Amino acid sequence: MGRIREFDEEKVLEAAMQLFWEKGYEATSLSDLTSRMGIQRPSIYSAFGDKKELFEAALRKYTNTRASHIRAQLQSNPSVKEAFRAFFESVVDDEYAENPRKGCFCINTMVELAPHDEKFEILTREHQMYLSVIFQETIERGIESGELKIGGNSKAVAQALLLSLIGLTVMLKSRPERSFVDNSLEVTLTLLK
Amino acid sequence: MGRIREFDEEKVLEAAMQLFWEKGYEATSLSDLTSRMGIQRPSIYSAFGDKKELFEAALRKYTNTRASHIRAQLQSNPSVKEAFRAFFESVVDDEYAENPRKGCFCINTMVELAPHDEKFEILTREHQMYLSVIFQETIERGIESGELKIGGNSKAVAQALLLSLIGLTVMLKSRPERSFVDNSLEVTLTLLK
DNA sequence: ATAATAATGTACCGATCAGTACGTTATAAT
DNA sequence: ATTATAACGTACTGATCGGTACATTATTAT
Repeated sequence: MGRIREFDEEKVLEAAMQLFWEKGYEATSLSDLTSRMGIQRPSIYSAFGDKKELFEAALRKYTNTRASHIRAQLQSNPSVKEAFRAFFESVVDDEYAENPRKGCFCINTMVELAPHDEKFEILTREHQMYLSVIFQETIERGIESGELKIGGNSKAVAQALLLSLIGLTVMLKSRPERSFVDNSLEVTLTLLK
Repeated sequence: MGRIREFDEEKVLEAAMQLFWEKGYEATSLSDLTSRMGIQRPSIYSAFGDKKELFEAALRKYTNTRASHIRAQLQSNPSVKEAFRAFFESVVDDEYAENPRKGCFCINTMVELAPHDEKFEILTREHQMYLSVIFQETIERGIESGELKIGGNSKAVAQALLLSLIGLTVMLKSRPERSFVDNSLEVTLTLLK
C-alpha cells in the first residue's frame, strides 16, 4: 500500500549513468542529477541510497550492458580477426562522433575512484577480467577454426589486446589525429596471427 | 622592494603536483593544498593564480620531468628491446609499490579534464605525442643498429607501444594479478622484433 | 469512509567550497 | 629614519555541496 512510484527506475538510472559517465563522480552534483533524472532529491535517496550508491548502481548497469554488447559484437563475425578489427574500429568511430568524449565509464572510474575506494577497485577489475575472458574465448574460437596460428598463449594475447583497448579509449579523449589511431591499431592487430 | 617570499616556489609546486596527481582536480580542495604546500591561501593565489592555473603549472612540471626521465631511461640501455622491457617493468614495479596507486598524472588528467577543457586536451595530447616520438626514436636506433628488423613502420609501432603503456598504467589502478600484467607485457613486447 | 503507508515537492540543514578583503609584518629604496 | 612595496596570517564572503525534515498527496488495505 502507499502511493505509487511515478518514475521508471531503469529510465532515471539510465539518465544518472549518462551523467556520471560524462562528468565523473566528483564533478556531478546532486542538482545535476535531479535535473537530468527528472526527479526530486528525496526520490533519488529513497530509490538508490546516497550519491555513491547511485553511482555504483549506474556503473553496474554500464558494465553489464557493455560486456554483453561486446560479447555479441565479437560473436557476430565468423572471422575472429575481422571481428576484433570491426570492434576496435567501432570504438574509435563512436568516440570520434561524440562530444564531449565520454570514453568508457568503467575506465573513467578506474582512474577516478579505484585507487581510493576498494569497492570500485574490485568492481572495475572484475569487469576488465570479464572482458579479457571474452577476448580469450574469441581468440580460441579462431584457433579452433584454424584462422589463428597462436599456440597456447591465447590468454596472454587477449590480455595484451585489452590493454591496447584501454590505452586507445583513454588516448581518444585528447583527440589525437586519426592517423595516429589508425596506424597504431593496425600494428596492434598484428598480435592476432 | 617589499617583503621577501618565504617559500620555495618549486618546492610548494612539487607538493601541489603530488596532491593533484594523487587525488585529481575536483577531489583536491584549497584546504588540502594549503596544508600540503605549507603556505596560506593568498600565497597560492599570488604565486600561481587560481586553482586551475595551479593545476596546470603542476601538470606542466610533471610532463616535463616525466618526459625527460623516460627519454633518459630508454637511452641508458644499448639494447632497444631490453630498454623497452626495463622501462615497462619499472612502470609496473613502481606502481605495485605505491599506495594509493597514483598512475600517471597526465593520463589521469586526460580522463578527468581533457574532454571538458580544451587547454588540457591539447596539453595532454602534446605530451603523449612527445612520448610517441621518444619511442619512435628509440625504435629507429634499434633498426639502425640492426637489433630490430622492423621496416618503415617505426612510428606506428611506437604509437602502438604507447597505447599499451597507457592501458597498462590505467589497468594497474585496479590492482590486477601480477600474472595478468606480466603475461600481457610479454606479448606486447613481441611487437619489437 | 477510514486508517495506514509510501512517494512527492518544498524548503531547509550544517559543512565545505573557491576565492578575497584587510590589517600586519618584513624588506628595499630613498 | 621614513616611505613604498609586497608577502603574510586571519577571517571572512556568497555559493554550492550532499543530505534530510516535514507537510502534502496519492494509493491500498480494512
